[in-house]
Amino acid sequence: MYSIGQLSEMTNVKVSTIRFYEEKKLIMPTNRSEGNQRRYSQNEVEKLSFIKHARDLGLGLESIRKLIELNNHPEENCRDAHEVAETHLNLVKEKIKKLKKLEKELKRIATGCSSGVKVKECYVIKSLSDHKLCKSTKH
Amino acid sequence: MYSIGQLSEMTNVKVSTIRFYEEKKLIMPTNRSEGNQRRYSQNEVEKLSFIKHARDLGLGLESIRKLIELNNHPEENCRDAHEVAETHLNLVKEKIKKLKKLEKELKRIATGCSSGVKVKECYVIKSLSDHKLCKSTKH
DNA sequence: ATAAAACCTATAGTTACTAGAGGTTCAAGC
DNA sequence: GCTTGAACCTCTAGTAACTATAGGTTTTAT
Repeated sequence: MYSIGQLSEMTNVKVSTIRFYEEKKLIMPTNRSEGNQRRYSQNEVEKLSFIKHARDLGLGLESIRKLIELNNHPEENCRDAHEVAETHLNLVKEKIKKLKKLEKELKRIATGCSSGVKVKECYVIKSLSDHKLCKSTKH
Repeated sequence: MYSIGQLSEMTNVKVSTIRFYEEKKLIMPTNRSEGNQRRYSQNEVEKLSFIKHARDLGLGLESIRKLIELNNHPEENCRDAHEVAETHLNLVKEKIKKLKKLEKELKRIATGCSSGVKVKECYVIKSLSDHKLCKSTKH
């Protein structure tokens, strides 16, 4: 049996975050001590690691809840789990695309202006003020 | 003079967001109508476009506030504006790097599993449960 | 003059936490 | 067995950047 602090250390999830997940009904302690402190078993260590890993991959708590739910029905088809992963993959791909565009424009903006110039001629400010200067941005 | 709804249409910023920005002291209406409705001038149209554009580039409101502040001192050196852009560019680059790693792992996870498999053998679930299966994730 | 559309303020909800206040329990040392 | 300090408890509020709702007022067009 582990205390919340031990669980926190083992999983690299902050104590307050663990309590937050409990509130959101993602993990419950196996039981409580006489003095009402949370006590976790190995089972919870694994579950929280699962959650942590999925969060690191950027999955939202709702998706994670879904996956946990699926995991509770091991005899069913894993189509849904696959779909969660796929959907998220597509989101990530989209994000990368967008960020690359931004990178391009920011580069243009940042390199178009060097220190020594007065603000009134500053390319950074100009670019942001005037959408017409902007080449690649179709958000 | 434009109403808040007109300003909203011209800039593609939602009415409630404009009011939110006002609360955050980013834009104020030039004045109010007799019945207390906001009235904006061309000046505000430009300012809000500036904000919108910067937001689209992913800049936070604090950075934007800084740029607006700089813009009010046109005689000063634009070093600070340049720095805001540079800093943000680096953030974006970092994000792209991270997302690419995630993309890689998600791809592996998603393709490792095809429908027809039972959840108990599902690679998606397995990968998330077991960090050892994970090749590339150093967050 | 009326009625609908647009506006007003104020409050609460969203996501995923994090931080603090104020109080209780646990574990270790003496 | 007692004390002390670390770790724990609950509850509330704050973070970013909005969005949405309720309940009421003004504007505008007919």
